[in-house]
Amino acid sequence: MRNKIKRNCYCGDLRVEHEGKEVCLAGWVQTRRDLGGLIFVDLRDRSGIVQVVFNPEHKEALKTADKIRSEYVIAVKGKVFRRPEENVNPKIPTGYIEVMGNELEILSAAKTPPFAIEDDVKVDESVRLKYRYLDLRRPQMLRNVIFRSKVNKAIRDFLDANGFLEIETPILTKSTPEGARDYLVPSRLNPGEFYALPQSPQLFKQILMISGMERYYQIARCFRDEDLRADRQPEFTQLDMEMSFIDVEGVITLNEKLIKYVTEKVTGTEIEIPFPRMTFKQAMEKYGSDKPDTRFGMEMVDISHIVSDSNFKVFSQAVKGGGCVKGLNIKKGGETFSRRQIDELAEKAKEFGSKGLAWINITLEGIKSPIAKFFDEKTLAKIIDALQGETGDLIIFVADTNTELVMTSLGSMRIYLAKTLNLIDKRKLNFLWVTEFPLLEYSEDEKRFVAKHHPFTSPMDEDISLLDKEPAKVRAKAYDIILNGTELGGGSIRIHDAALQKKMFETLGFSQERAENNFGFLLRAFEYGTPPHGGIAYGLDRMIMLLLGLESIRDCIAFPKTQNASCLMTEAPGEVDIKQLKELHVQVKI
RNA sequence: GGCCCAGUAGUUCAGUUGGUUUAGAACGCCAGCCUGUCACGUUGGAGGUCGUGGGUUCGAGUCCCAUCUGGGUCGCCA
Repeated sequence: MRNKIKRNCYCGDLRVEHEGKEVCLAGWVQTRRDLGGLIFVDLRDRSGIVQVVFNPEHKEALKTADKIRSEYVIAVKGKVFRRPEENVNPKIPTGYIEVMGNELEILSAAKTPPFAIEDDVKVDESVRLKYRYLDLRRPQMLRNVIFRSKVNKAIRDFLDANGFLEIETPILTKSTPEGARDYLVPSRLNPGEFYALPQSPQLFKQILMISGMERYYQIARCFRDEDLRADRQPEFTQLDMEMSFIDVEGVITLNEKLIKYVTEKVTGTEIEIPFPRMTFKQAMEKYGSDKPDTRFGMEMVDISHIVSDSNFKVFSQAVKGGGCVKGLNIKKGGETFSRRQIDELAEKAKEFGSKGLAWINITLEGIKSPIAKFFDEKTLAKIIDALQGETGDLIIFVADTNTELVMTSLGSMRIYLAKTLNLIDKRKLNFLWVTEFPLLEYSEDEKRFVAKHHPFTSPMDEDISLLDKEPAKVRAKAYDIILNGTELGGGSIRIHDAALQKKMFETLGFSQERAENNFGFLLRAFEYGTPPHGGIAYGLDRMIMLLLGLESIRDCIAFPKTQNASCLMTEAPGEVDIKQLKELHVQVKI
């Protein structure tokens, strides 16, 4: 580059105190306003925008300024002037001054961008993704990138100060069963064999504990070949950590300090610790979800005991069949929901898996409800009392012989209602621990128990004896950290006893051979002195999305992929040369 | 894999029951004028594979079928 003007300060930093100073700036042309003999240029760099003026006193510069267009890259030498009162622009931080340009150099011309480089630009996301380098120039996107960088730094500062080592683990690794679909990489040197990209560094971090590292962390890229969502990308970043000689309490308290430190550092919002905790069972019973959103109330109430002997067979038979009846009180819902809208709610409930929706509308004129006639006055009063029903409220019920279905469908209704009725205070940051997850869950597909977290999760000591007879009842030393109804991360204390690990594999229906094939290296490592250990992993993209209040994870990832898992900028994935395939011993059939 | 929404100028959109001429508007872009603009103003101008393919029809941006792309969601994501 032959440019003579060397930058010595940043556009967004200039203030009245710099008056009279000769400055050299460089950046992109935000806008050019040509008044004939006078040209104004808003110059933008990473720090912000400042107005540069070109007038006939500097003929060469003015002549060059005539040629520049939006997004040209220029360098300017000029003097900082305080603007006269009537020319101040209070809308921008640098609006009290301007730079009188006396030298101007065009460093690079630019095509007209396909969309304006400004916030709240009305443009389809696919256009933004195709021209991501332009999209990232927008202040909002720049802010997100900077924010993310600050989060990473705060994490590193905290963990470093707490004795953690940042250790990298392989990207080319081994495919393991269970869990998500793997991304595979063919091996040139080993024909017919494949690496898998890691779904998480899980096994390596446990090995690192056996290696005596004691405290490990990594801001690790992870890969899962599953369908995408607004908060799910095929490659994403985990804050992964593991500690030796630790228990559930230890992991939780350290992580509360970490979250407090990081959040306060990057948002300035004060975070109170310790966070509330609830068990998986409590979460399901009250909120119908293992990741409750506690920013609003409307908790579920069980009325099974009240209606078990009632004449309303939908309710009584649900209870007698081993299920339950639960209700939600939509405060003042009787006033907001018309009869027709209540019917729409019932349709919604069906979408969420329930067979129907019963309701009681407590109006000024008395109870309105298609099911009231089945109950005597005393029972009806008890039901309403249980849900703290008052005049104007609308109470809805779901009943089923499948208790879990009642909880999850009503839980989904709860979230749906909160969104439609605007019950959520978006300024809140409600962190919450959910503990005592079930160790196992029965898979109808595979006709066996599978690990809810992963196969290395330790059962709770008092439940180990249940492993043989009632595996479904065994609780795990596992915990999730929830923020505003979204799972931020999760982890567990691991099994460090070879015999217990073996038993776990048996319960999961793994043959010894299969366990050896898939996890042999880990089992072998376990035999050489394994410290008790445990850890946690956060979805870092998701955490940043939530802290920034973004709707999509894509807005805090510099180069995200579309729902089709393709990159509109690079056009990945793409076809490759036949020669490459041959070297990899890969034949393509479509 | 299922369901839903969208695709018309560089961008965001309008385009009625299928028929008003050459498919419009705004912003952007280009050119002229303009010394205090900051959403500069002003005069003029250029710019279209109506996502793609097929079908119905005298006639399709509009109706039908298929397909592609982007988004949301269910399944899936230990």
